[in-house]
Amino acid sequence: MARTVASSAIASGKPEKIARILEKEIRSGQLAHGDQLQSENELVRRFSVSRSTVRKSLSELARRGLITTSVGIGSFVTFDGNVVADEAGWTKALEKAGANAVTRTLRLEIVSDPALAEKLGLESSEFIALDRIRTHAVDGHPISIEHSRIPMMPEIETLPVKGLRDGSLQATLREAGLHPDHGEEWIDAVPLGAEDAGIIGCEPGAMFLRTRRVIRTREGRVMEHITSLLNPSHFALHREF
Amino acid sequence: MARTVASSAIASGKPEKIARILEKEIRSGQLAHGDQLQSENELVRRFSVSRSTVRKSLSELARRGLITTSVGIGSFVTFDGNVVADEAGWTKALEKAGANAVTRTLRLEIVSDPALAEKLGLESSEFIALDRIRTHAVDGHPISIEHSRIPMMPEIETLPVKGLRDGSLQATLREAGLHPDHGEEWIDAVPLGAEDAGIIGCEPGAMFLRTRRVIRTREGRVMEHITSLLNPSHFALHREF
DNA sequence: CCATCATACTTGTCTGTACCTGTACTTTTC
DNA sequence: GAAAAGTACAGGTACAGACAAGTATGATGG
Repeated sequence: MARTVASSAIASGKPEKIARILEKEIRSGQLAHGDQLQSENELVRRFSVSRSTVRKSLSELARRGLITTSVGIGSFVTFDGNVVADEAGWTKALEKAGANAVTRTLRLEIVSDPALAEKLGLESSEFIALDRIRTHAVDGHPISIEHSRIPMMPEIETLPVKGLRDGSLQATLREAGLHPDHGEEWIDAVPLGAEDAGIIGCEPGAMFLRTRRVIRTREGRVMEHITSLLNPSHFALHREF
Repeated sequence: MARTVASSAIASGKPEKIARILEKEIRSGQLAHGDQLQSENELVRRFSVSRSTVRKSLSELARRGLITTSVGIGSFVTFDGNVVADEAGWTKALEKAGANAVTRTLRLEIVSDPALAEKLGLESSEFIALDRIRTHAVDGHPISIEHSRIPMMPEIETLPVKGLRDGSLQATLREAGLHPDHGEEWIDAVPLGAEDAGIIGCEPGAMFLRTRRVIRTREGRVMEHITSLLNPSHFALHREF
């Protein structure tokens, strides 16, 4: 039952050495986001090592979130220098009030939402629901409320039990081998519903900025659906193009 | 005898990539409802892939309900942006580029705006000001109001005299050799000021979506600064990434 | 005018080949 | 004994080609 401790050890063998070379090529941009790596057999010839060694290197790179590999096709760079879809999404949410916000998790559980599944074209209607609210640290003013829905899949079924890794949903999903790649976003302004208003402590009908994002993996699989309600007196969205 | 059951799930790679390109063309309206897609062989040539790959892409699009294909004839778009959007509740009646809207020019003249020049880091504070308002063609509901400011430069000094080319500012600027390349955008929600409220015929204080864009040429020169106020009951902003 | 035919398209289905990753196992090396 | 190398096979992906079957069109002949 020793399990050889996964691989967290530094271990300075050949696999690690090769992984470091490839990692350098990726981080330096020599291998750009979306590029296909050489096939395992090509890497075997390039480094004059066995295929099992190459595979260890690649699996290490995958663990670090730099690449994903698809059977029958190859490995692809999933690392983007300027993190595309990080926590705030591609649009930086500029907090006018400064960084004095506290985040509170309202719930983290498995829910069934057939309507959303239908909209996203999913077969299963099971999601992991993560609702969070952010308030001003000092005066407690509501800043934003965020509903995150992650389609249920085997890799993350323990999420509601184990909780988030480092408090970050993105880190947790990356751990599970899910890398955001592309998506869509809608932005509009809507009056606050009764439920959300109650949660956030505003009067119903107050206009809030709403962003809805669908984030997909490189394979086109829906990875996350996020609805954010942003207090317009605290938030502006910003993007460069 | 496994037979792999037709189309379990597209992994990743060419079929998905091509499906995404076509899906984008469909969702953007470039391929409208009822349009016929290119034949499979044309797509083979267009994307330089084999026919089986093209067919996987098409079957994936069919699975998503975007197209249907008839043997001996071809594939047709069955996705109607409006209908689906409404049914799915994604967007409220999205005003599609000029669909049922009339645009009225409020003013087109040369103005001086030192504050704006300061913000944009320009030496001259002279701008061409183009203010336009859009209303619903049928019921006259206000849709949006748009303040455009173009830094004064020799190429366009006759603009206020000659007017717009084909009624399009973009076409006019392109005519003058100015091509938009990159920029920044801020999005927030603000209460309508008294002046704009008067123009647009709403009560002051009504919350509107506001977008502010700075568009630059490839050389980094500021080409245009636009402030748009969008009626949130008519507009949602959409973006793919 | 009308029916029929040939032709040129379309999609549907099937083969075979080449290459890819996934996995299990044995052998060699240090 | 652990790490690496080597071997073998299974399963997935994509390409290329061939053929069948459905559809539209125009030419032909009555």
